[in-house]
Amino acid sequence: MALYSASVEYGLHCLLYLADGGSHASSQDLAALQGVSPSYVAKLFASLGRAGLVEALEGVGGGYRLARAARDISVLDVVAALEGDKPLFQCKNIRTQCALFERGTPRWASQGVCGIHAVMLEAERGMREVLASHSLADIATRLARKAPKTFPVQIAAWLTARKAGRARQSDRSRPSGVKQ
Amino acid sequence: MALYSASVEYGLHCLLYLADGGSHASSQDLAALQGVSPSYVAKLFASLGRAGLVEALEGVGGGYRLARAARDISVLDVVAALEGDKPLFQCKNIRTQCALFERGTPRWASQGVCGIHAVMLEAERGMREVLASHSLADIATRLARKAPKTFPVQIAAWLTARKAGRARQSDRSRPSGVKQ
DNA sequence: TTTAACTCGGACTATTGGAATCCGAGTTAA
DNA sequence: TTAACTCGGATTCCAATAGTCCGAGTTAAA
Repeated sequence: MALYSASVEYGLHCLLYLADGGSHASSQDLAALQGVSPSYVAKLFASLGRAGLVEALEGVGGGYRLARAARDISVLDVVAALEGDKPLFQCKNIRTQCALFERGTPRWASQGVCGIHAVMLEAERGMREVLASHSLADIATRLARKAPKTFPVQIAAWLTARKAGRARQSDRSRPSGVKQ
Repeated sequence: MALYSASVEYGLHCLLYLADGGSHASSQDLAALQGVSPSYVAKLFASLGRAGLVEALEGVGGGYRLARAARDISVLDVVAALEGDKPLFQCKNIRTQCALFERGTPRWASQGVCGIHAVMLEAERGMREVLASHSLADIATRLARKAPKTFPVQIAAWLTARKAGRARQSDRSRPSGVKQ
């Protein structure tokens, strides 16, 4: 339905929560915080890890944190990590298949870049320049300007409370863990 | 594998053959000329017709011709006709689903455009401006500069010969029309 | 005037890639 | 030592793309 899949949206929103102050969070908690599928977010973070954008902290209380400063992670980096750096347009060089070229394609038809491809490359370049020019830090700063000052603190508190709640809940019987 | 599907490539190449001198050709012949699936090209032209980019000439010897001057058909028009004008990115407003907002989303979180969406819209705008700035005529002109002067004539001759060949072939028995 | 072939046009099917799931390996805190 | 929590990849379900097929209408020719 759109050129970029929903994974880009999920991934960027998650990374924004990690952009403030080098904190870390598990993929489970980040998914719960935003009301999206935990399994899917886990898969996305695997991709982000392979791309070197986040570091994993294993074990209980672990999670992910940014592998480098939010200022040094562009939107394009995230898109490439999650979507696989696909081109806007893949040229199959149809121009060389013209039925008139029965005995081989003439030089002039295969030389240089296909005219259609050239336009697409220019458009893609324009798009990528914009995506590369915005960092996670830029977006986080703009967002912080809109939100109340207490918001980051509330987020941190929610994450802490959630971990404590999990620990407390594991003492009782766990009906939520039983499969219907 | 790419953001835009192969239909864009097929469609643009076909339209370039129609851009020279208001001539017309059937989807069958255009497909054969480029060695691609005739049925699929036929489907693409149905979309191009609905979008008002080409006009159909029905009956024997008919085909399609551009509905307006090649100068007035942009690459963006063709992409929109074939791909359905899909956005680069579809924002689901995840920002409003934060678990902290249990009793309704606060004003500051839903006001204005989502920060991520804003970046994507800017990138999309850059891309679309490039696609809108190139017309079929532009590409055709650049292509004609590379090809020998006789090339358009050869194309026209090939199309004519093909029609004649079909008529001739219908006199004999037609083994190619029999299903395996 | 009749016919027959060619054209468009939309309905139909298969396959590839995306969205989401599940389970196992390893680590850490208790 | 244990037990729960974490990552990470293999697997499953679904939607959209690539491609096919057949019917309605038109035109040129016989």
